Amino acid sequence: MSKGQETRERILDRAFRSASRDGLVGLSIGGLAAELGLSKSGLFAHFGSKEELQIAVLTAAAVRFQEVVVRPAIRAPRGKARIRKWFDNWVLWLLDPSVPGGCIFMAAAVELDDHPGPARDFLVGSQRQLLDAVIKSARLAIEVGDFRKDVDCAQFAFEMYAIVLGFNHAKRLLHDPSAEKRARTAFDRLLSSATNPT
Amino acid sequence: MSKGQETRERILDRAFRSASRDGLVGLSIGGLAAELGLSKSGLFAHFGSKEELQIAVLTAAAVRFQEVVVRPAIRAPRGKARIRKWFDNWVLWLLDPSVPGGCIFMAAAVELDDHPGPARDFLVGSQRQLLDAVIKSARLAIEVGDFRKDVDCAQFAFEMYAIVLGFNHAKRLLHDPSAEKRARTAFDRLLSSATNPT
DNA sequence: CAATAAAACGAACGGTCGTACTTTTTCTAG
DNA sequence: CTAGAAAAAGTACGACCGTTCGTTTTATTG
Repeated sequence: MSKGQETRERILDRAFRSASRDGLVGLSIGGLAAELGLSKSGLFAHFGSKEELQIAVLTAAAVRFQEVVVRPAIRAPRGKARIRKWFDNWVLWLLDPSVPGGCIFMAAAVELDDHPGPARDFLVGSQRQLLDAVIKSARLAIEVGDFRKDVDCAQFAFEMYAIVLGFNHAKRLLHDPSAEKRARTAFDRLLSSATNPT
Repeated sequence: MSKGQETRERILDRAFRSASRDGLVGLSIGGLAAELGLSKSGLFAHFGSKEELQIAVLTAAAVRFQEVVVRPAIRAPRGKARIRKWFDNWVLWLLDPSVPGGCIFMAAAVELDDHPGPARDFLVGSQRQLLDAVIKSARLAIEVGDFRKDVDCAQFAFEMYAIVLGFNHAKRLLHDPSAEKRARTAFDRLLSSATNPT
């Protein structure tokens, strides 16, 4: 790997953590450079604009999410096991101690929802993709016989996502010590409602 | 009402809408002043610091939330009807066309969760208060006989909150046209799980 | 090793930010 | 109507912002 790529990744790693705390808007090129012992202009040259930097950070985060959550999930056996893997790894993602600033996607979602542009487009795309993947796993769970045939998979994915959001909120803002337990209880209820006849 | 109070409220109304879009951090004293036809220093004098302005905005938002969501809810008859009122008005709050920037509390929650200070304290306090109020309504629903006696009210509030968060996310970021339907379906499921025996 | 390309630097730009003062205007009470 | 208070404006400040450009250092490659 060339020297340039190397520093670029060092920058993105730091920026990723920084943006988790302060958001994509809060990212400061000067501050980032100082933290990394680089010059502002030297760092800037890697991206060409702040918006490019933001997109690069989102992309790097998406790659990481893929590794931590998506890949392990779609490797798990189809059906309920895979659905559980989705949820478990998603929770792990939110609790990752190496990213104490919280989920960058949730921060970006709130920041960008009213700010059209390539950064928002990227975020929306990756979130849709995530939702679709969950929906697909739910469909497979039906095929495999773990879920009832009349389960609304998109609805299932919506509710699972909602639980994750609720967990994040309770944990990060309210510091609710039982946030994870609550989330798991909610998820179990959701899961069993997809399994058992009404 | 004195002239000062009057402008102060004009400022807060505008700042409230502005912060809904750009967050509390994105609030700009200069920009706000320009929008309102005031001088930067004139506006500044009303609050003394940006942090004070942010807290004032949160306070004004809390008052508004009280009027739009809390008051109508606790006026509704105890039991399932009141719980439904909570949810319905909360959704209305999120859809309020006069605040196109989205829920300021959700924006602030993400912004402030890693930034200790009086603004965060205020937000956490008001969110806890809200949760407690929902929990209390759930307890009353048990007393009245609408809910089963073994319903975990805190768990119920957690899940209801999660659905609201999910709705907000699906609506605002993903622009999912069926977001409200999904949220209502999820809520109905939650409600019936608290009503019927397992 | 030398030639070339890539990377990092340093200084400066125009702007905006929050904040601190002083001065002027406007409201309000006696 | 007029003093005094309240509100608003005006000006200036230091700090930081993203960005540009020319230069210098460091890697890479023939």
